[in-house]
Amino acid sequence: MAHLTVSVEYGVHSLLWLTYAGDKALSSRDLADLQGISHSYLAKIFPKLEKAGIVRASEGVRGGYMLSRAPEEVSALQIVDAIEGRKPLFDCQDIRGRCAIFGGAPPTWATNGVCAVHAVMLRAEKAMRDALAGQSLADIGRALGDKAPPEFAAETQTWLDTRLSARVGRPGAPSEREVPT
Amino acid sequence: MAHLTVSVEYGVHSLLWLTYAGDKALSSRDLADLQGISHSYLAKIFPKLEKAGIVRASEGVRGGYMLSRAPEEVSALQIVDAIEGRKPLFDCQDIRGRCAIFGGAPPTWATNGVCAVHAVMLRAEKAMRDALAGQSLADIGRALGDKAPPEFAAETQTWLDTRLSARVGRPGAPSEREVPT
DNA sequence: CATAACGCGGACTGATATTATCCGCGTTAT
DNA sequence: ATAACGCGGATAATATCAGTCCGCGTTATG
Ligand code: FES
Ligand code: FES
Repeated sequence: MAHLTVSVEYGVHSLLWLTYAGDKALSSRDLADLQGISHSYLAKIFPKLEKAGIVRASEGVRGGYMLSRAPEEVSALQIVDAIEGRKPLFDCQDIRGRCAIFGGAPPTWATNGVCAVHAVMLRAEKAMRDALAGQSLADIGRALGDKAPPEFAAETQTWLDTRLSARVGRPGAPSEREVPT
Repeated sequence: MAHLTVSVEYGVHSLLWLTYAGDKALSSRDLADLQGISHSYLAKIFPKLEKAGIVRASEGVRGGYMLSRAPEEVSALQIVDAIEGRKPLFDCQDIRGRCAIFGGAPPTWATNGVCAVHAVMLRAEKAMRDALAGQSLADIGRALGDKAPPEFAAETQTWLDTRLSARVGRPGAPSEREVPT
């Protein structure tokens, strides 16, 4: 269990698939099945991305999610903050005020401003956030796409099209959405 | 509960007190009482610092800890790694290999090397670690010392001397180590 | 208009990490 | 001999994480 949890891994990878989907809305179930991850859990992540304005939701049958901004305009930091909720790298418990020398009444010079130890951690956090802010979803997608052979894009489109056309669901005849493993 | 836990706060602050103590060995109980934190818990942190070569321990009565290196030679990163055990900022679960398009048998191009998403997190982690590596214990101590008035150094020495001379402990006459609050 | 596939949110559970306490062991200055 | 040390293991309380389950309102389809 690290600072950046699997929710971020799920979220970023899902957003990358959305860049592939173009203007087609993909449901959270589509994305979960496509990636072999838990649908219930992924379904808890997307509302956060929607509130952050990264993704737009359409409700009802054939609903789903689409990117609401161009991949170039979405930074890794925005995704992380949307999912993790801007949680601090270090949370200071204000040890310094409990020093026995002060005897329960720490002088103002000891407690005003940010503790020097805390400041070090804040600088480290800022460095991390700056690094994340400097990478866009488009950058990541490009790096990922460079590894895949040309025919992979077509295979992806086929999978998505099959999925989207099969998922309509006629009453009394539930569509089988199983994809052969 | 953040990535850098209170153990780090306890550890760094304790090491700062050790820089004040000079060549006197301070016990973990001294350091805990001085800072108003849990002795039992601090006692679990110091062995880690000792294994990392940051402090030296002396056993037996009047034992305790001393810095084993000059404060200039101890970086914040070394302290964090010693205490947290080099835990990663992000731990990749290799989502990419579970893609349904691959059907359980992901091709090598998909799984070799580091995932582009993972790479972004690794860059962020490196930025954080570089920031920590650039700050020494001496730097932090200087920033902290600049805030304190000149007479504070003397008060600290007095507190430490009183503590060290009072803690000897003659059989049958347990020393009272209570410091008036 | 009934149905099923959607998104949304809350309640709930199991696993793991953190924080903290307590105990017993070997060491060592008095 | 005693008491103050460091060291390590066992234990417990709490919090977060990962994941599931259910019910609600919405909406395209037949
Ligand atoms: S008081 Fe929290 S880091 Fe110094
Ligand atoms: S597979 Fe883990 S980050 Fe991409």
